[in-house]
Amino acid sequence: MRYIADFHLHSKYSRATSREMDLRHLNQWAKLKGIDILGTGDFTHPLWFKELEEKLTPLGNGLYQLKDISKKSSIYFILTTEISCIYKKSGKTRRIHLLVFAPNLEVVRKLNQRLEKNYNLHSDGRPILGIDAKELLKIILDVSPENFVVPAHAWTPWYAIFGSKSGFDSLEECFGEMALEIYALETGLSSDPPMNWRWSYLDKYTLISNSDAHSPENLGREANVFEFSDKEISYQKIIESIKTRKNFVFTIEFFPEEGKYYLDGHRDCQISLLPKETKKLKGICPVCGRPLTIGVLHRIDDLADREAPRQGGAPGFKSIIPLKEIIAQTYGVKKTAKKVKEKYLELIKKTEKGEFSALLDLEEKELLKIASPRIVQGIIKARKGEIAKSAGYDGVYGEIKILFEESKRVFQEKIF
DNA sequence: CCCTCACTGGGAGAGTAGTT
DNA sequence: AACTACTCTCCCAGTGAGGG
Repeated sequence: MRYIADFHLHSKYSRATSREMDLRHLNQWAKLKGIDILGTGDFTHPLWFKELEEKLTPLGNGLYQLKDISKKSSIYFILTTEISCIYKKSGKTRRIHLLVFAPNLEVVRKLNQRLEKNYNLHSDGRPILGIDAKELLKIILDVSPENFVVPAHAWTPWYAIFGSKSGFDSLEECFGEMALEIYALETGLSSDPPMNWRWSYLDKYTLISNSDAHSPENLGREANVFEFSDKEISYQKIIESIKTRKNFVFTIEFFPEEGKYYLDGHRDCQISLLPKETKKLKGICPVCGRPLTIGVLHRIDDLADREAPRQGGAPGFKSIIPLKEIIAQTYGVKKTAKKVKEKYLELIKKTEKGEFSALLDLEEKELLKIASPRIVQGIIKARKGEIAKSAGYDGVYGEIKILFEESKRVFQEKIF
């Protein structure tokens, strides 16, 4: 059976998150989305950990379900958290985010006790630790060899392993001999697999994709798709699959241009640039004269050693536009509009497996039974990539416009 | 109803101002 | 010159007030 998994998200105890990020709502929304396995996020936070202990029941295979409801109505939870390391190394300030997986609540308790001795886990769901990422990796694996660490949103400028502002040029530079313990990278919203395939160094790493959601509605905007039999599914199987790519079918991706750090630029100066333009300007903003924020495309350009994406070997990928955005565009309003939410819920409740059914699985004929012709047209056009993109930069989200017939001419000029 | 915009804050380092 | 003590910066994106 196909399992869709989203490992990276945050609870209501993290900064700037929705207060609906609790277990009941997470379960409910995961069902609506069509997500089968959801990370808990934030397991280092004392209050969230308490909730996990109280409200989850172990299945004995490293996965958990909600207590007090029928087995069928609960998705699977897997224990995850994100940790932010801020420290100085080789003369530069490093800010690295790591995604951590744990095999059970007992191990999480041990890890939390270990970290609590020297660090404050209370301040945020995503704790900020003044520790070298390598040392943290050592501690995590020392607490249990079954723990698993993946550098998060690997390319974003400010908080990432390869980030232009805070990162390194290789995993060895960051983790030293411990780099052997890293098997995967999270690509983040601003990069997709083909961009990463341009750097042969990354061939040995599995690319995973998660939502980093701060609100239930953003769950699964990126995700991972596995193929397991119902009997074999377990924490260990999932980790093994990430390590070996066996049973790892494909990832679900944002269009990278839609991410906040695709191109170079300055938000305040309202200027965005392609890597070659930035290089011509020697990295200096022509408006304010200060260094530009170097984006994901530029960083990959600098490190890449080939043009052609790799064929085969890796899991495939599918690019999606969130259904809410498609609906918003069919009505010509923002995706936060009330009408959009109503239509969205109405539509996905008619599907068998939620939003992913509509975006990935259902054929046009079937879609027409549950949605208006125009929304169906939007879904089909999104699948075919009949879109125009204006790329994000320096913290500004990019925009994807679906090219409906009448809007084609208007947006043609803006196509990147 | 819809959209825009200011506001929120932990933690670490960098930068600056002030004191001795 | 060397120290302390501030302030400022960045991240995150949801939230709710206020205006059209």
